Amino acid sequence: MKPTIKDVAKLANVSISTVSRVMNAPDTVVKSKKTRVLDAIEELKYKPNALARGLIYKKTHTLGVVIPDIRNAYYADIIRGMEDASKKLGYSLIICNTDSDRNRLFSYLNTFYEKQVDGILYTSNPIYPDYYKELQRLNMPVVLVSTHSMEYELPSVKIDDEQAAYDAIKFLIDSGHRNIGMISFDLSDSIAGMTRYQGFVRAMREYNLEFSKDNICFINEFDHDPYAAAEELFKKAPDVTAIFTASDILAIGLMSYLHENKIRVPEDISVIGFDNIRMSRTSIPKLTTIAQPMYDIGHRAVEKLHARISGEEDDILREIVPHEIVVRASTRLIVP
Amino acid sequence: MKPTIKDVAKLANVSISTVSRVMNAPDTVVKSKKTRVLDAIEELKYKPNALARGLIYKKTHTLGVVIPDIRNAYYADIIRGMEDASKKLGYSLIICNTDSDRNRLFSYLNTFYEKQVDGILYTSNPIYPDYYKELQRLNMPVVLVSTHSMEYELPSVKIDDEQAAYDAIKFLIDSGHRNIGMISFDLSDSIAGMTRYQGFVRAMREYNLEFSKDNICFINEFDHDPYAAAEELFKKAPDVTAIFTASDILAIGLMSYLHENKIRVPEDISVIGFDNIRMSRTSIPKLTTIAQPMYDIGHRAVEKLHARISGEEDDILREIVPHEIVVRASTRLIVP
DNA sequence: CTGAAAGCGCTAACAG
DNA sequence: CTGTTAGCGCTTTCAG
Repeated sequence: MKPTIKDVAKLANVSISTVSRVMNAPDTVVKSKKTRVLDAIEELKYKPNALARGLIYKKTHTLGVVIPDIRNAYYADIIRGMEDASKKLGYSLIICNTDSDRNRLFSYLNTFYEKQVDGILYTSNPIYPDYYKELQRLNMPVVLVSTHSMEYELPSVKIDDEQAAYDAIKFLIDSGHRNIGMISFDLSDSIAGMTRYQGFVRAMREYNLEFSKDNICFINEFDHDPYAAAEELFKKAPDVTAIFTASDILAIGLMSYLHENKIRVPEDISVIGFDNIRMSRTSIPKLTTIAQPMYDIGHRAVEKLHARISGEEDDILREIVPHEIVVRASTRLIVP
Repeated sequence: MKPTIKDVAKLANVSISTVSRVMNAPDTVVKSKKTRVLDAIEELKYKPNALARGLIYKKTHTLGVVIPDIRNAYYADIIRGMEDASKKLGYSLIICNTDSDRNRLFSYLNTFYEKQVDGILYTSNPIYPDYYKELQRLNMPVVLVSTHSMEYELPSVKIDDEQAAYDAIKFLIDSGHRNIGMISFDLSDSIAGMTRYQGFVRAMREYNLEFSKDNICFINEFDHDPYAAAEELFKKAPDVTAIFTASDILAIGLMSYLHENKIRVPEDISVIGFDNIRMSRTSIPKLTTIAQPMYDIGHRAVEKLHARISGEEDDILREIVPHEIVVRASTRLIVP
C-alpha cells in the first residue's frame, strides 16, 4: 500500500500534524524534527494524496477540456499550448471529445463537476442557451477557446474570424482574382461558419465584385467530406479562379480533388486555406493560408482560466488574438 | 457552494447514510424514504463528490496517459480510441506530453501517483531500466501502447513493426524495385527505429538485393526535419527507385521535397510510408503505406488496462495487432 | 513549537 | 430498514 502521512509520522516519531507542517509551513518546525521527517519522507518515498488534499482545499489543480474531435489537426497545437501552460501553472488536463454532441458534452461537464475540476476549457462550438444555463448551474470557471459568446458574459480567446476571412479574400482580390469561390461551414455555426462567410461577403462587396450563391458551398464542419464539397462547388461554379476554404483541411481535400481532376494549383486555380495547421507546410503545393496562433490560443486560454480561478482581475473578457496571412505556393498572381 | 450529502439528508429528513444507500444500494431503502431522497437530490441537483469517494474506494476512474508529443498526427486516432473506450468503461483521461524527456516523464508519473490515477497508458517510447524501476515503485497498473518491453513483464499493445517493415519492402520488391532506400528512425529507438530497419534488411537479404549504408538515412523521431532527411538521402543514393519511410509524416515531407525538386512520385520514385495517418489519404499523390490500426490500439490498450485494474486475467501479455498494406498512388510497378 | 481533535464529503460496518 | 459511528488521508484550529 502507498505510504500515508501516518507512516511518515510513525517512522519519524512525531505526530501527523508535524509531518503536515514540514510540508506546508516548514519554518514552524524545529530543525531536529524537520530533518527527521524529511528523512522519513525520503525513505518511504512519501507523496501526499491529492484526493485528501483536494477535499480540504477544494482545489484539484485539474482542468477539464472539451473538444469536438481531437482527431482534427486543428486542435493538436491548441492542446499543446494548453499543456505547456498547464504544466507551468501546475494543472493537469482532462481531455474529452464531444463530437459536438449535446449529450456527450453534458455528460462530460457532469464528470468535471463530480471530479471537482478547477475550471473548464470549452473549445470551438457555439454556446447555446441551455449550455450556458448548465455552465451557470455548475458554477465553475470557464473560458471559451476559439469560440465566444456575445449574449453571455463568458471569457474567451479567439481570432477575429470575420476580419481574417476578409483578409483572405482581399488578398485574392489584390492578386487579381475576380471570380472567387468559397467552401464555407454551415451558417448555423455562428463561430467558424457565419463569420468567415461574412468576411467573404464584405470583401466582395467592398470591391464591387459580383458573386452568386453558386460561388459558395456550405458544409457541416464536423461531419464533412471535403471531396464531395469540392465536387459540388465545381459543378456549380466551374469558372472560379480562386477558392477560399474555411479550413486547411478543406483546402487540402480540395487540392487533392483538383489534382485528381487534372486541375493545377495554382496555375489553374488558386487555393487559400484557414488555420495554418502543420500539414499546410508540407502539402503539395504548400498552402497559402490564414494563420491562427493555435498554440498561443491554447496557452493563453489556460492562463486566462487560471486568472479566473485565482480570482484575479481579468482585464479583457473577450480576447482577440492576431491572425496573419501566410503566403505560400497555392495561390498566384493574375496579370490581366 | 455545492450541495453535499448532508444537504440532501437534511432536505429529505433522513440520515446521510440513507442518502448514501439510495445511491449505492437502492433496494435496501423503503420506497417512501427513497423517493424523498431522490426528490431532494433532484431539487438540489446533487452530485456526489468524486474526491471523497475516491478516498474511500481507492479508485478515481481516471487514467494517466503519457505521449511524446500530441502534435504528432499519429496520436490523434490513438487518443480517440482511448477516449471512446474510456467513456465506455467510465474513465477520464489525463493526457500529458513528455517530449520524450525523462524529467517531464517522471514529473508526470509523480502527478499521476499523487492524483491516484487507476492506471497508466505509456505511449511509444522504449522502457529504460530506470523507467521500469520508477513504474515498479509507483506500483500502478501500466500498459504500453505502440511500444513494448522484452526485458520486463509489462503488458503492451502494438503491431509487429519488423514484419510490417518487411511487408513494405517486400511489396516494393514484388513491384519490381531493386534499388530501395529508407528513411529510418535512429537505431537507438528500439521500437520504431531498430525493428523497422531490421524488417528492411531482412527483406532485402531474402531477395539477395544489395544495399549500402548510403541507402539509409537515420533521423531522430522526435526532433527531425523531414526535408533535411530527404535531401541527405538523395545526395547519398540518387538512383533509388523507391523509398520506404518509417512514418507517413516522413513520407509526406519526402514527397514535398521531391515535388520541389521536380522529381515525380510515383513516376520517378515510389514512396511508401508507415502508419496510415489521416493525412495520407489526401496527400498528393495519395500515399501507399503500412496501416496501423491506431484507433484500435488506443481502444484495446484501455480495455487491457481496465482488465489489469479490475484484476481480471489478462490472457496475452504482449498483444500484437494486425497491420496491413494500403496501396494508393505513391507507388508504381516497374516492368523490367 | 507540537500533539490532540475536528472536519472535508462520503462509505461501511454495527447496532437497534 | 436506518441512524450512529468510525474512518479514508490530510489540514487546521486549539490548547498546552
